[in-house]
Amino acid sequence: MLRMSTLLLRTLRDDPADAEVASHRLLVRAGYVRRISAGIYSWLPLGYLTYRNIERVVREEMDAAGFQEVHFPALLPRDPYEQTNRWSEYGPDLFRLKDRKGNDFLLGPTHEEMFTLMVKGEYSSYKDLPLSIYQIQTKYRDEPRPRSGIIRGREFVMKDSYSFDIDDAGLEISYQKHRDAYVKTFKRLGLDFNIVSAMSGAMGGSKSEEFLAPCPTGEDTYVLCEKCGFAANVEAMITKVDAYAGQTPPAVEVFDSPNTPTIDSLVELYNGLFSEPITAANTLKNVLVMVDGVATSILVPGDREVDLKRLGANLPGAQDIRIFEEEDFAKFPGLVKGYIGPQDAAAQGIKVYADPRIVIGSHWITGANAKDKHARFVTHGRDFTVEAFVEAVEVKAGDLCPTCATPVVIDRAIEIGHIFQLGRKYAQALGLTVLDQNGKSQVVTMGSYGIGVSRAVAAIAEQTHDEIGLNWPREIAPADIHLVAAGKDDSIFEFANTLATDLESAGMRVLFDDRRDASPGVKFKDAELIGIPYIVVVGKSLQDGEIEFRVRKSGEKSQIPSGSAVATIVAAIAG
RNA sequence: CGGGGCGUAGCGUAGUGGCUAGCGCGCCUGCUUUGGGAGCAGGAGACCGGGAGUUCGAAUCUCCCCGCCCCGACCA
Repeated sequence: MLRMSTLLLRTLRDDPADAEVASHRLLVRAGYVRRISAGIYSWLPLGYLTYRNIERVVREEMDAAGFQEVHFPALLPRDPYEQTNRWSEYGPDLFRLKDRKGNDFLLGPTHEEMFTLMVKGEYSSYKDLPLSIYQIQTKYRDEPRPRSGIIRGREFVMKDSYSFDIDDAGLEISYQKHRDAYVKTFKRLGLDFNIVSAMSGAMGGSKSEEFLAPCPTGEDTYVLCEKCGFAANVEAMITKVDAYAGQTPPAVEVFDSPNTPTIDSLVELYNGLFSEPITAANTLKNVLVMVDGVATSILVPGDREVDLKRLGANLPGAQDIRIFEEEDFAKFPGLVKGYIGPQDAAAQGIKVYADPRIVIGSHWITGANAKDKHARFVTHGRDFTVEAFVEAVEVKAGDLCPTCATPVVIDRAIEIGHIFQLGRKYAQALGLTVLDQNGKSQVVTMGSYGIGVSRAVAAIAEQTHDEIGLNWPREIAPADIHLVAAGKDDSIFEFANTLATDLESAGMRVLFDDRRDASPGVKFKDAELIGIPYIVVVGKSLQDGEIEFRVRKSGEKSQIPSGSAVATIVAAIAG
């Protein structure tokens, strides 16, 4: 039993100055966590109980799915990460250190290498597969910007699993098993979440989905179709387009367009010159970027902006993408700023990609590559060609769902889980092969699956808190019942003490506020802040043979007979 | 890394060159109080982020450094 009189807990009346988001503010105020350094936190007793409940749920669901738990060191030698090139690829985000002999070590940011090597060390036959193993581990990433308290730390706990299969069909099954286990886990944790298509990004690999907990303070943006349920990370959003159905446009016509360096000024001039009115969406914007040193033009409708993050995610292999600077323009004298068109990009040595809205056969008003000149009827496929289509424009609410063409909504969320079909990248790099039925060596295919365990504490706090405090789902709350002795009579404390013991005997986890020196007001405020789902008050009505039962979430209160309190409370909670 | 803000007791803060650095919460002692963050009295607790400088005198001005928060870049 937890007793407030001895619990290592000091609640704060004021919000800490360095906390903005609700989970951070309340977890600090309610005495669950304390900051040690940017993105590094200590767990106090209440916080650690909560954290461990989440860990327990995660572990139970992983075990139930038949995955085996292992545990790696957090402190790792350089060599395995050198073999997969991540010692350098990970860059400054990796916490690096040296031992006394000067050998390089790192604090593991993720453990693909170690898992792969473990399996390589033990297994060598297809008969041993499939295999899924996991660990719950502290991870270290020297984030450029830790933020939002527990949500994005430099030290955090992650449950990471890896699946090993002989072929793609097996990987698909392992992936699905993890997906199912994740759904069960997050449901038990009481989280509201969406599963969205994602880009596999830095991890490499192909298919990938994120588990996102919707929440206004989340740092991920995703697209949701409320009609058909389509959901995608903005980076993975697919543009809905139809084939060009109009007439074949006339030949390109160049017209004078002095002083129209912007889309708006061009639209205004055009509508003055020609009879058929246009909007910015009829113009073609040529956004120039440097992709790993290669001059690249991204063609987008004039009413759209390029989202560099999406561009990066959708240009396979691209490492460094930046917008054109003055010195880049200087190297391409053929580019007249404000009057650029794709018509002779190839001749100028510029690679061209287009937003999918620039369908083959469609015609556009764009620059004529000469000062004060634009051109119209510039037609894709006839007057210019592109390397490929690329998803690169900023996604907006109201864009059409790729599956049912309904306008989508855009929402923010916290990423609580991510599942990937990793493929053979790590197995290849580290030489993880097994013999197949024909005695032939096969590279194993892998999946990688993560749950942010410590982050889940914050995500649940974000989704469940209210104005007066935290408000945990029962399964992860630090206790089931917050028992308050409100009053000064010994009889109240004696009764409450007995009740606390009896409730524990009945299987309830009890936090007993047995403080003699705190006023009822203080105790009620603390109970609400701490957020245990049921609050039982033993106080002035005890003399009438009654105690009070409250539900934290609804605020609902009821008087119950003190004589049969245990049974009544247990029944109320079970019901 | 770019932009913005901040650093004074455990927490929240006042104090823009001049007495012993002030207040609220919390903490300790005593008395009173006990159904919504109690009252009175007394008390402990601060190298004012660090260093250098300017000055008769620096929390306060200057420079450098460190740390923290927010937005962006980046990232599971």
